[in-house]
Amino acid sequence: MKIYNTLTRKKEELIPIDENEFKIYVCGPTVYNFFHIGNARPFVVFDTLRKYLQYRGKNVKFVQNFTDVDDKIINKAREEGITAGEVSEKYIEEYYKDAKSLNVEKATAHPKVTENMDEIIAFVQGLIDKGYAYETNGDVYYSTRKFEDYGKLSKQNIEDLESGSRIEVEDKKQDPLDFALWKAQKVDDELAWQSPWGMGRPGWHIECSVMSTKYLGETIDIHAGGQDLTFPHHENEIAQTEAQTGKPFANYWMHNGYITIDNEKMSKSKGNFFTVRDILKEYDGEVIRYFLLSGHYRNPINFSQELMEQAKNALARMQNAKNNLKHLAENGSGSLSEAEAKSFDTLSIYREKFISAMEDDLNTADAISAIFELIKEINTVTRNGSTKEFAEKCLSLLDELTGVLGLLREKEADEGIDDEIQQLVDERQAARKAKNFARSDEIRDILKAKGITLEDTPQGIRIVIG
RNA sequence: GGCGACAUAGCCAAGUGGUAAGGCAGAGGUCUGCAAAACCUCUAUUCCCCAGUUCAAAUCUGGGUGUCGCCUCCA
Repeated sequence: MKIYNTLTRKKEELIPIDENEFKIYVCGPTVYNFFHIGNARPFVVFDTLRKYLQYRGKNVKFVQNFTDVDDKIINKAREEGITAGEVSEKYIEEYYKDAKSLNVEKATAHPKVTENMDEIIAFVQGLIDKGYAYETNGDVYYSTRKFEDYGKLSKQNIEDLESGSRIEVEDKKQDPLDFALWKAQKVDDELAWQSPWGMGRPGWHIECSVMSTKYLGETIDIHAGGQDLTFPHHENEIAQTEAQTGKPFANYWMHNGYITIDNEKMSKSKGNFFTVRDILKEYDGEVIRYFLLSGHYRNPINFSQELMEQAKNALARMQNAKNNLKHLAENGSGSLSEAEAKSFDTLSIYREKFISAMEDDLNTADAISAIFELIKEINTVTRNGSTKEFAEKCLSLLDELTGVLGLLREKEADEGIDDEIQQLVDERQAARKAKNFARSDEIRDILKAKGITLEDTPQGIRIVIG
């Protein structure tokens, strides 16, 4: 598989350190609110990467942190009159709910900053001991200029950074480019831990260095996140970690493009964001997932109602194909005919096309087109019915490919059809037989209002729920 | 000022040297009691503009134009 590596600005063959286990770290959310569609993109994209690697028989150790120590959490806690811990616990729970709706699997580990304080303090102390960091009045800063490779990820020249810097010069820092590893407790900061430098809390960048090395080892395969994290967050992580271990931090760096609104970046600070929780009121989680995978992960995508409608309709076409096959599999009989066997053999070219798209830097847009080509072919072959076996085989192939993308999963607790509905369906069938089409259509409308669609096919009535 | 990305039909979007995938929307048709779903046909002589390289360019090179992003908390 080829992956675009931000570190080299090239697509490279993805070769893991351990042949059969990929170690992936993704920067997770700061838990002070429901996450928005922009936050959702890396969750979905890198979850898809994980699913694909697993599909290809690889083991994946996948770590995604929760940032539960941050000013925004403290502010939110003040606003709501609760503790910071209560805020983060709440939004971690909400994260899991929304992630589940998007069919994003739980990571192998979801470490929290608050659970790794000893390691963080030790890491900072290590940097001080090695001469890469210094303490001033309870703060600890990283001496950016001491790290020779600084700027290698974002391709920033340290002098340019300095001259373009809008950072106010703080007296506490020896150099404006230095960044905080540890911040001394301010007057009413609620979150603070005892450290060799007094009460305080970690800076933003140190947590990922610590948790990545702790849970995955000193060098990992892939470190991923949004494009906006490249600088300074990831650059600083590299400086911290490689200064500490003397080894490469991550072999591959992957960055997804952002979501825009009216062609402007969506962000919490701009206030132009839509939470996944809100979008879920109108669209199924899979529609959102489809939307996020419908373009290449490195390109920006614009978010709008119109595009969500397009995504919804496209996904419905996929879902219909699956429903049709299920119906044929349940109501059909017989084993593969000769013609079907022949045609099924040709269908495997779509699997190959799907795989080669995914192999090429996770080209989900192209992979989706392979699925649609498969669907077209299946629909054409089965439009006048098929044997049970053929339908089953097609269904299994379709599930195989859509499953990698996390789409068309079976809905949990498919209410099924209760007696009352079955009775109406039976009554309608009788009415149709008696050519009482008025009653027949009336029943169809009644059920439609309940979200149940009846479709008459040559193989009998098809009941579609939802 | 430094670093970077993008520009393909009404909309979304693949394609990175060999003559424009796929989806949505739209039009017509087949099937159907009517629908729905599905199928068939149609919808970019052309890929922001200009110049160049080449037998051949949406794809490579140079120059424009436009849009967006990072350099400050951000996925």
